[in-house]
Amino acid sequence: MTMQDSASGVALWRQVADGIERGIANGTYAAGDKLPGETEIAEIYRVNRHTVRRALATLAERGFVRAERGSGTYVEAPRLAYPLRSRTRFSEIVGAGGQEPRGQLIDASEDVATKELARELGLKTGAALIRIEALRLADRTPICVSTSWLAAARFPDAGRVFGATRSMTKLLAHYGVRDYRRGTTRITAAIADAADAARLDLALGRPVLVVDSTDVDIDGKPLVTKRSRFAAERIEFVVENG
Amino acid sequence: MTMQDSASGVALWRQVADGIERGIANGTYAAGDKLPGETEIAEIYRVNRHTVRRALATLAERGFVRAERGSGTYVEAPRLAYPLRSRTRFSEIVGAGGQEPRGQLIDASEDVATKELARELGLKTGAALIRIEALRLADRTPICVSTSWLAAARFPDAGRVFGATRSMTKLLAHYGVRDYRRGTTRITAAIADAADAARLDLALGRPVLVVDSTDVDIDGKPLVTKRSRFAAERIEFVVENG
DNA sequence: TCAAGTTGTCTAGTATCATAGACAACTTGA
DNA sequence: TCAAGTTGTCTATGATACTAGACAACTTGA
Repeated sequence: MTMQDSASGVALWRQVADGIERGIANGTYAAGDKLPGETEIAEIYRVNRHTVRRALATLAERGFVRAERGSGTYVEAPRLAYPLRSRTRFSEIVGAGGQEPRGQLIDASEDVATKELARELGLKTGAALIRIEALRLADRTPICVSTSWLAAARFPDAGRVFGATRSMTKLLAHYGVRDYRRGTTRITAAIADAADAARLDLALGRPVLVVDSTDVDIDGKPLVTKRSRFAAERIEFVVENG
Repeated sequence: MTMQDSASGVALWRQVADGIERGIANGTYAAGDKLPGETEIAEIYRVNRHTVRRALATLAERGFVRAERGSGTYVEAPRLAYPLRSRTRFSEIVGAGGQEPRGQLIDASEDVATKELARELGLKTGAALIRIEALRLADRTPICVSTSWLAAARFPDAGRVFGATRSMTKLLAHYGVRDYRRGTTRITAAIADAADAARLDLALGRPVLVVDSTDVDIDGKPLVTKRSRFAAERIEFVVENG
């Protein structure tokens, strides 16, 4: 079988890698387990052993497995649970998992509100906004890239403040916002674009969870609206219903 | 640039197709809009025009765009919003969108509880279960494939009942369950496996939203636990926080 | 009517994906 | 010590993805 046969645009070795990764994600292969031998995997997927080796090579590079010559290939890593609550704070979630939360400013610039952004923020189309592009990590693992928009009128200089505090919570506090909560959240999945893939240290073609959300103050007035892209292979959202 | 250069295992034409599809999903190109010409797209992505044509061909086949000779290529379709509430009923959500909800039994069989399934359902590991594999559609568009597990002791013959009623709500009602609601929901994204891709009419390598959920009765006792895979390109989840 | 811009189709050449087979290097357990 | 099983590396070959250039067929607006 060749790539053309499937007409999927996804190389065979990549399909094998995805299959094994799925097995790791859903617990078929747990951390520390030994994978089947390369010849056996080749039989399972009905591909050549070289194709399997290419798949395992990329999984090893991404830290999912570790090959030991003469012995076998072993599973390395797990996933981070990410609750979606009304009070969602990245630092608290990651900290609870025993990891060190880190934020990093990628870029801050001025922008004008599109119709959609204006509606979310309760402004007029064309209103001045500040756009903040940020990367969030747990220890040294990139978790998500997010683009946030705030009204320039209410949060002047927000970019610099975020750069200094590296935290949206602290940024809002700086402007006198003592508490805030999540409004509605929209979730879908997509393939990471080149820029996000690079920042999240993802291979091209990997899925991201795309989350559009708006944070509001205690009176329900919108503060900031965001589009975040999470590395799906490292994250699992948990929705707790009341 | 070739596929090998990027070492992503994703063909160039596929990356272009994903890029254009992303543009359609996020509103850069709205329904009815004319896409840039093939030569222009080729310049944007720095690929050959033939590569762009291949990308557009697959988008056309999937119904996202329509090419008109001599004139241009035009955008066709949108996305279905899928609310995640405590009372989630597929039929109501789809029906509200003006589309006809349909269910289809793929397979029903007996199974034994793994440790995880047993915990979700409040049973002992190894308990007898009934596994129902089902496909859900809106009009004729496949939306999700789901695997449901129920305790065989409480819901004997559940497979046959689902086959007849084609509805989980009606199945539960048949066993005397008058109302039920969502327990916790876990969401992540992955690449569709071959079987799911076929059933959802997705190209290989396309992302799916994977939702693990358990429905409980009004007393909070677990009834059924499910793993559903939604075609990410057709769905957007909406989380409404209280 | 005509020019510019569009999609559709053809012919080639090159890079590389995938297969195939062989053997080396190493680990493990009998 | 040895046999079986594992990963690592090499050579070779066919299929095809991608590039390149040319021209046909058609639409649109001046």
